[in-house]
Amino acid sequence: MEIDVYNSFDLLQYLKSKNLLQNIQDEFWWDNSGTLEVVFGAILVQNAKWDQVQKSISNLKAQDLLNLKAITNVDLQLLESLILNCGFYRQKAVRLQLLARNIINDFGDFDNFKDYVDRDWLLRQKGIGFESADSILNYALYRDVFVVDKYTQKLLLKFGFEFDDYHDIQDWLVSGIVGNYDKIEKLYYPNIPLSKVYARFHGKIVEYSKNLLISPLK
DNA sequence: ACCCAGGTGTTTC
DNA sequence: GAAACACATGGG
Repeated sequence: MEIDVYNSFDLLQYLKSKNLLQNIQDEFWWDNSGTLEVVFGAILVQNAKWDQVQKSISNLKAQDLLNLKAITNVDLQLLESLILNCGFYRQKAVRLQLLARNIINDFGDFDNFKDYVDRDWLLRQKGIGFESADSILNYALYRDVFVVDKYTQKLLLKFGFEFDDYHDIQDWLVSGIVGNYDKIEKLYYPNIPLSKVYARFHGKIVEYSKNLLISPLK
C-alpha cells in the first residue's frame, strides 16, 4: 500500500486521492438513492452483481411494479421471472413480497416507513441482515449509518487490520469520520450531511475494491 | 470449466 | 457459537 492507514479518516483521504466515483450518477453513489428502489435493490444485490440488479429493476419498472402494493399483489411466478438474472431468485421473490406487505401493514406507505422504521424492524425481516438493513437506512432513508460489506472487510485486511465482527468494523469506520468531521467538511464541501459522507465513503471502498481484484475472503 | 458477485438463513458440530 | 452448507444466475 502506498500509505499508512491508522484510522478510517486516513483511508478516506487515500481513496479520495484516487478520484473514484467520477462517472457515478447518483450523488450518494447508490442509484436512485432515497427511493423504494434502494429497498428492493438491497435484497436483489445480495451475492449478485450490480448490473444484474439494474436489469431486474428495469424489468420491474417496465411492469409498473416499483411500488409496494403492486409488488404485494403480483403473481409470484411472474416476479421470479423478472428477477431471475440476479440469482437466488425464488427466495428473493418471496422476501420482496413479504417485505412490501410488512411495510404496508406496519407503516401504511413508503413515506411513513422512511420516517419511522428503525434498524431492529428491518433486521426482523426475512432476508435482511446487517448490511442490507444499513444499506436501506443510509441509501434509502439518508440516516447516519455506515454500511459495511465484504469489500470493506477485504480492504481492511489488506491494510493489516483484523476485526471480530461487523459492528467492530462499523465502529472503527464511524469513529474516524466523526472525530475528523471538521476536516472532512473542508475536504468535500461545507455542511455536507454525515449520511452523505458515509454513503460516498462506502461507495469509494466498493469502487476501489472492484478494481483491485482482491482475492475473496474464505 | 472454474470463480466470483455491493449476503442471509438454516443446519450441524 | 462458529463453521458448513444452501440458495442460483450470469459474466469474466
